[in-house]
Amino acid sequence: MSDIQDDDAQATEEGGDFPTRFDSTRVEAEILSRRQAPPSRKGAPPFSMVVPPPNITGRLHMGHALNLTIQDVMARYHRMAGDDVLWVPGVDHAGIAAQNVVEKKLRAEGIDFKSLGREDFVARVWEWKDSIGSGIGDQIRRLGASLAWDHERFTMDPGFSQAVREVFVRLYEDGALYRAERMIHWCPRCLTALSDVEVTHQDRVGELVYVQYLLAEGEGEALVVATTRPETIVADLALAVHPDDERYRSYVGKKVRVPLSDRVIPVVADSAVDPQFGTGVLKITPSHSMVDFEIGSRHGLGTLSVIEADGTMNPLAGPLSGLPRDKARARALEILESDERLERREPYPHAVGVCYRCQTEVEPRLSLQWFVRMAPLAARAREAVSSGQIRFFPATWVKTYYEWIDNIRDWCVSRQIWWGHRIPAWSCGACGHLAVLREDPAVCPACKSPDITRDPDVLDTWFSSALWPFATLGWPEETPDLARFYPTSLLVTGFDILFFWVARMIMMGLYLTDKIPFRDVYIHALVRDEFGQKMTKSRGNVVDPLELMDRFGTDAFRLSLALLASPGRDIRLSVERVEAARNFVSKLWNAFRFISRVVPRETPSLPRPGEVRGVANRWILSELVRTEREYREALANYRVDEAALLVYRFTWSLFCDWYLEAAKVDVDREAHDPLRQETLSTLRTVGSALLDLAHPFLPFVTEELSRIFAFSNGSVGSEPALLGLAELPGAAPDDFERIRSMVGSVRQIRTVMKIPPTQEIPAALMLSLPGEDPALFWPFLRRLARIVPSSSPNPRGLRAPFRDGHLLLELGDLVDFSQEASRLDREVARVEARLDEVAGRLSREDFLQKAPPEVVEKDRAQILALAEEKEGLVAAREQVREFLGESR
RNA sequence: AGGCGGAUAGCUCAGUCGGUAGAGCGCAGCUCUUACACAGCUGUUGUCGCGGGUUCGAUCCCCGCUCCGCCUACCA
Repeated sequence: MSDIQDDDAQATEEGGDFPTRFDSTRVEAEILSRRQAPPSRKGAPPFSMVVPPPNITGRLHMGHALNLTIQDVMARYHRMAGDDVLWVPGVDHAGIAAQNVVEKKLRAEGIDFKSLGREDFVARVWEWKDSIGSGIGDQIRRLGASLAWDHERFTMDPGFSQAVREVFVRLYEDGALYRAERMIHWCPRCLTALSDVEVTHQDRVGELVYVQYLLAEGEGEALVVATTRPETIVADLALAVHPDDERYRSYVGKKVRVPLSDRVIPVVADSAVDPQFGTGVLKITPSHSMVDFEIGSRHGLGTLSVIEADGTMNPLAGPLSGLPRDKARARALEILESDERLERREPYPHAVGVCYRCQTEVEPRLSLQWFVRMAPLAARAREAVSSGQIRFFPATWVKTYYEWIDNIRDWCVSRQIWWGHRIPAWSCGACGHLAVLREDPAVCPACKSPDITRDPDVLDTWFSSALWPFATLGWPEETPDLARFYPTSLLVTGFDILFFWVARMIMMGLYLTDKIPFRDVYIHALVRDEFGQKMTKSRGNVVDPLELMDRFGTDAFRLSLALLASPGRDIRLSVERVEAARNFVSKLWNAFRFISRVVPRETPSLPRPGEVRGVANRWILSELVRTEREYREALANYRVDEAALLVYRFTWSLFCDWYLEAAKVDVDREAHDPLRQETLSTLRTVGSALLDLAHPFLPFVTEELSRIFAFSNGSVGSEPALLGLAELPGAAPDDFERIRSMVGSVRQIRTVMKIPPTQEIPAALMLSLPGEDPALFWPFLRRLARIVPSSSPNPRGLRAPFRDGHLLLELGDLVDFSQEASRLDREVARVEARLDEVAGRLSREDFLQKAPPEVVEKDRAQILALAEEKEGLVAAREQVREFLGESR
């Protein structure tokens, strides 16, 4: 280095590696381009996770980012702890969603997907899938997620599809799967059946209309029914009242005329009717209502369907036929009005079931579908959680889980779409036999007729997702991965798919593998915007994670998510939080920039941390050990937020604010001073440990720093690294804490007296504990407090009290002591208040008798400490008054 | 209707196995002190939602209430 360089961004000691700002864009690109596969360690304890597979249709959103960050923190932590980590990536085929996307694309090209026919359409979906390539996968990589990409799976892969088929057949053979005509939820827009969990409820203000049904025999006498769906009147097959309802007892068995139609229907009694609701008379429309269907079958009413699959009224709907549902409702009201059958209408807020994909109101519909019998599966799934085999974090979710398990209903798994796993069932045109088979048949297995047709439906995407933890590992084959990594260790997911996915994986896992699919389930919350609103496209408040990563760096983004991820609480993400995390990354970076200046590369780590003698070195080592212990405890409980905060605080408040400043004292010593060597080694050892602790949260910057320093043999995080200390330092004596309190005291006074931070103040150090050597403290006081030993033989000055001693600061005559006087007044008052509180407690007999002895003891000790503190403050105050008196 | 969660500093949130309430951001003042102004130092801010109870002691445990959010549910 012959040239004297300006201290600009390019001036470095390490061959251009150390600008003052961490260049996240460049470093991330470099590291990602190296594409190292996460290491595997054959002999080590396994730790495995499967990623919640994102949709192929998807783009990385905040939910993914949070989910993946948490998993990656755990994966990297376990790798450093020495475990053999397998984290399996993959995507799911997203049946309805993907079909919708391709349908829409085709429509844009002027093609009606139905005209293509099934095979061509499915081929188009595959083409589309190939065209988006690894889209979301690349985004996941950018987030730094260290997945085992060689294990990547797709739910429509041949192997996975085979597993799905095997499961279907097995369930059928075991009688756990059946085909039946049932009421199901139907989406008139997606034109498919939905399972119960795919229907969400939205509060809407509807209308409750009161309609008169004239008695078939009688002069104008009528029963009044309250309904929200007047358009279904044309499908009414009965009216029902509660059997105990005195008002209507005499009408049971009579007949009424259906408005809008000339049919005559009976009045029946059924205890499902709530006499309190409306008029207490319920119209029964078995084909268009779940409850009505139940009641209808109890009374043998049969069915009458007036709504087509697409939601329009069919010819049986009489005057309403041909109209879409909503138009039919309006029309029905008009007719009722003009027929004078409409008694009154009132606004009625209620929850309406909508398709969770497209928000279309679902229609209850009678149809032939495939169902999984859930009750037997649910029993084992409940047991797995109640016995503690599977643990939920936070545990509060257990209740929600039971709630669903205990009210389980059979699962409708067939979908009337083309993209997905086609149901392996054939029906025979000749003998009517239904065959469910592992291999495609050529003829009917029962009668050998070639007239067989395959069920056109495909399976619910969640049916295949339920197999994810074991089918990704090769099930039903007994693969080495399955043997080694199943059951998986941890599942990290959002609460919104607890029923959709988690519960079903538990059921299927137990049923098919006889093992729990995972030991622990970490359930995280939703990421909301800074105002606490859910991010949705319609609100337009969606924050793109990639944008934040571009702006602040991936590390900062990950850290901000981790810091905010306190369990059981939604995350409000704001740009300010990401910015704060970016500042932290910068702080970390610059700490190492300093280290690079003073610590030569060949500096060894501390050989015997237990024998360190520098006060600052001992202190930072003991803080490191404590931080590391708490960090491990936090991560053992999946408290990534706590672990992140520990790293944040250790790095910033302890390492940077105090240790680095203190280390400068030792670094400035002569080259051969052993304390200098010890401090350089401590910087190296602690720096290295710090990178380890930070690495799960900040993979990029820590890898870059580790590369620059070659601290470890490989890159950070690739080797078992944590607790690199072979030997733990003993408890540090208070020396450094004493330095901190001395420095603090001087700094306070400096501020109050308005003395510039850089101006040196001559001072005398008065220590009241026996055997303390002022020489131990002076080097640190010089640098951290900017004071110098007074040359006066009889020092006089302002008292700066600290525990067991004080400093006399020779400030000269020009300072104004009045500010300091009032500050000390406040301090004295504060200590006195506290003293009164504790003393008051100690004077109460019942406290002394009933409180635990250690609490009483602690209070007694505190009284002494407070009294001493007060003494110091009072002495300082008196002395300031003296000065004030003099200067007047 | 039932269940769950939340209510703590101006804002966003930690926390206390019951024994002096913390962070980040903000705000005020002073500083470019040879890692960092994306910084440093100092300071400022709280009837810990309301009402009862248990306790020597409650912000923390129990009961009730209010408000907010979410989930489940066929009240037409």
